[in-house]
This record gives sequence, structure tokens and C-alpha cells, in this order.
Amino acid sequence: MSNNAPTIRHALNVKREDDFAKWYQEVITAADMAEESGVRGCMVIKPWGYGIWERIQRLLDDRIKEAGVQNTYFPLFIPLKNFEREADHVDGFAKEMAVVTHHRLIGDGKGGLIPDPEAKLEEPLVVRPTSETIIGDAMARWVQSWRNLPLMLNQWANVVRWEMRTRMFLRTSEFLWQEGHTAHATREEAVAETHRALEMYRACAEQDLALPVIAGEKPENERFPGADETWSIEAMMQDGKALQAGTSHYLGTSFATAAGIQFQDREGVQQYAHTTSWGVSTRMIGGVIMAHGDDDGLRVPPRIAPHQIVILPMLRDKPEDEAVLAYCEELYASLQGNALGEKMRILLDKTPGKATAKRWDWVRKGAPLIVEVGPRDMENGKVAMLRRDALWNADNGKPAMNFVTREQFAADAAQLLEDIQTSLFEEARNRRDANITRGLTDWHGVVNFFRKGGKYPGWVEVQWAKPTGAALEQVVERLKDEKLTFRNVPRDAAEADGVCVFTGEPAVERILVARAY
RNA sequence: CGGGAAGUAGCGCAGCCUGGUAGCGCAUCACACUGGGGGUGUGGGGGUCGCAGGUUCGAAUCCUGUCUUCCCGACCA
Repeated sequence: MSNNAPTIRHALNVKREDDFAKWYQEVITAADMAEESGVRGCMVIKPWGYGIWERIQRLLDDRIKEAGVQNTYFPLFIPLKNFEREADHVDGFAKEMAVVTHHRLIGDGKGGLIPDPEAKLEEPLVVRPTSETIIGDAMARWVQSWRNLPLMLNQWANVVRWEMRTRMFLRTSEFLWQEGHTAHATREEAVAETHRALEMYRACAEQDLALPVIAGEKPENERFPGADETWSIEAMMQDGKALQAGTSHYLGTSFATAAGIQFQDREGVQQYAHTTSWGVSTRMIGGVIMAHGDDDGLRVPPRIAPHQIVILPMLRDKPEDEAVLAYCEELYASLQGNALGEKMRILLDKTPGKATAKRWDWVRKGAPLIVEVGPRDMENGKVAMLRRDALWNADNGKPAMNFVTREQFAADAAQLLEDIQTSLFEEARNRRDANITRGLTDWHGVVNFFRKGGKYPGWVEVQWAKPTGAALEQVVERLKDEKLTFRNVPRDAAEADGVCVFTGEPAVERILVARAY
């Protein structure tokens, strides 16, 4: 009768539009992904959060190996002097490194423990913030001839950066990541590898995480300490802010010079290698939350969901339970095919508890397909199925249950998962595309756009003259006053054809400006 | 690291000003009633009040220090 939308009782207590930061925290708690550890800036990653990370790891690791990169493991501790060799690198990391200075504790006489002054290390050890320097050392030993190149290594590791302000998954003192390090004979090969890694990240983000990204080069002021070129993939969150979701650096010969990575070329001439490094971290999970989450919790893209289909038998502690369970077991057995190129991951959740309560737990966790089976479903040969990406029936404000036969569900399941993967990606891509503004031609227009752009203004793509040095710093300061940052120069942006919004000079390229995490 | 706020049961909070031995909601457990969708009732369990020191006959409460978290900055591959 009326046009009033029915009231939906959402599974979270906080809505995105009311308090995005609080909502983000709530999703992590409600989806049981991670919790604070009591150690400053460090989190405990719980099974559901870690399961998502394991999926990302596996899919990305396959891509890394496909490119001929080999996995290794280097030490957590790096001698302090390694950092002193590359000046820019020192400047970049010195302020945020954890340092080990002692190797033994003794009692303080009051029941406590203190570092034993007698056990002070001759040379302090740094807990790695990244491993360029120690891997560079190894490369210097391993590379002698042009025949040893390219040398392409990767490691899955934890690193520590003593950040002033932390947020779970987005910026933690300790985080998990993958760092690729390669050495090449020529600049061309190293730059090509930098771009290969960047495109690998784009594919991983878009195909696996359903996270649309813009791949491009960072301006000089945003470069990795010591790098000649830094490239990134940037994702848009639902509040319009940008999240750098992966980086790839062309390091030139500066790290090779610092570490002594030299080889004899075909003519017998000693040359420095050209190196690259590239990484993505558990931060990507923060991106998945802020790109795909909704007011009912997380929505995990099927490709990275630890469980893609969760079967919830409606058990009542009665004799009929056995038959319902058997019916679910048969359903489980009939779902052993492939989806998205892999065996489907199904959980038959037999844990005690009411199916409805468990349903909301799985909604908050974001399992892509939730299937409920009760005695009447069994009698009718059916199942009740919920798509997490289309949870609500807008007409009655209730969960949008689909009742289909068990056989039909088994036949459709793989396609449904692929549809969900696609729909999450398209929803995020459409939102991103709708929130990138182009055509602002002067600084005043940019400032106004962000000041008056409402709650979530999104990004702007502007043309600029690419100033360097002090001139760039001035521009960066102007951005900073508006809480804005440069994101990157998109690889596939149009050619510049106007004037620089900062200086009015002829523009040379287009660059993204946004608020960022 | 600067400014602000906070830490009391798994989660969310009250109590603190005015010191007297700990409470509410949700969750949890047991039982009963329910039974096509976040059910109801009754009863129970769970807290050295972040930690350390101090004042006091007595501290969740007052004082000092410290750790942690959140918000706003600064910082930040």
C-alpha cells in the first residue's frame, strides 16, 4: 500500500553512514576476524580472519610462482649496520624500527625481570621493517655472473614498523606480508619486472578479492625510501577514501651499490644489478572489509572465503535430527564439484545451537551462501538458501530466502558463487567509477570540491605539470592543508591536454588526489 | 609524540562527585515450553573493578605512576 520501505533489522549495531570508523571496528569484532592483543598496535588474527589471509596467500603465491619467482626465508633480525648503507632507506625507516639490544633477562630483586646489563649485544639487531638490506646481502653472495640473473626471490613473513597510530589490519605494528625481491642485468628487465608485479597485484585484487584498483606510479614524494620508481594499486573504500593495497618498486642500482650486488656481463665487465621489490600485506583484508562490508557485517568474495557454502541443519534435539543431518550429508556429498576453478569449500555446521542464531553469525562473517535445512525442507526435497550479497527482501524487510530443491541447489551452486564473485566486484567498481571526478581545472575548484563534496567526496583526477623537488613540496603542503594526498598517476589515464591545476603551466599527465588511509 | 576520552563478567554499560566489600542489558549454562525462521519463561554460573604504589580502620570510588584502547592532529612504506 504505502511506499514506506519495511524496517530491516540489521545484524550490526552500527551503520556505515552513521560512523564509518566505528562500523569498521564492529565488523572485525562481529565477524570474529581479529582482536586486540594487549600489545601496542598488535592484533590476534582469529580463524576466520586468518582463513581469509590463507586464501589470499595461496592464490597470490600461485601467481608469484607462475612468474618464476622462488620462495625463501630470511631472518627476522637484521644487523643495524645493514641499514646504514643506503641513506634514503635509513631516513625512511629509522623512526619506526624496533631494536633488540639484550639477549638475557635477570631478576630485578623485586620479583620482576629486566634486561641483563651484562648481556648487552655488541651490535643491536633491528626487527625487520622490510628486508631489502638483508636480502641484498645474500644477493651479493649469490650473484657473480650474468648467468645468475635474473634472481627472483619472495618471502612470506612478518615485519614490524613502530607506527604512531594503528588500526586493525590497516596499520598494525606487526603485520604479515609477502615481499618479492629481484635482481636483473638491465634497467629494462628490472622495470619490466616492476610492472609485472604491479599487474599481478591488480589481477589478484580484482579477480580474487573482487577489489577494483587503479594501478599507477606514485609521485616522487610518495616513493619508497631509496627507490627510483614506486608503483601502487589504489582501491576506493566505501567512505570514498583511498587505500594503497600493494606496491612495486624499481630500485635502480642504489641497493645493489649499497650491498655490492655485482656481476660480470657477457663482455666480462663488472656491473651493478638493477633490483626491484614488491609487496602486499594483511592490509588487503582491511580493504576487503571497507569495500565489500555492509550493515550486516562482512561479505567475503567467494574466491577468498574460507567456507563458500555453509549448511545449517535445523536441529532440535529430537529423534528427527538424524534424518535432517543425513539429508544434509547427502547435500554436502553432492556439492563436491568445482567453482571458480577450485574445489568448492563447504562447511556442514553441526555445532550445537539454533540454526537462526548460527545464521546471523555466518551473515556477520560474510559466508557467500548460507543454506538452511529443516524437517519440512527435507520432506519437500528442498533447501532454504540465502545469498549474502542479496540478503534482504526489500518488500517485507526479511531475509530473502530462496527455496529450491536440493538437486537444483547442487546444480546451481558453482554458478551462484561465480555470480556473487562478479556482483561484488561490479558493485565496488561501479561505486568507484561513480566517485572519480574529472575535469576540475584549477586549485580553487579542487578545494571547493572536497570542502563541499559532502561526507564521501571520493577522488579527483587532475592534470598537473609534475613539478619536482621544492616545487613539489609546496604542492604537497597545499594538499596537506586540505587533508589530501596524491595517490598515483594511473597507467591507463588519458593523455594530458590541459593545464596544471596547481601551477597553471601546461600539464604533462593526470594524477589522482584523494583522502587516504 | 601533542590534545581529548576511556579501561568494572565474553560484549555493551551504570556505580565513582559524597570511600563501607559490585550491579544492569545482551551473551552463556540448566530445565521447561516453543518450532519455517534473530522465540518465551524460570533458575544458575561467571568479575582480585587494566596494572603498580600511596592515603585510610576500610578503596571500583581519593592521590601518584604506568600500560592499553578509541577519537582529532602530527608521523607514516
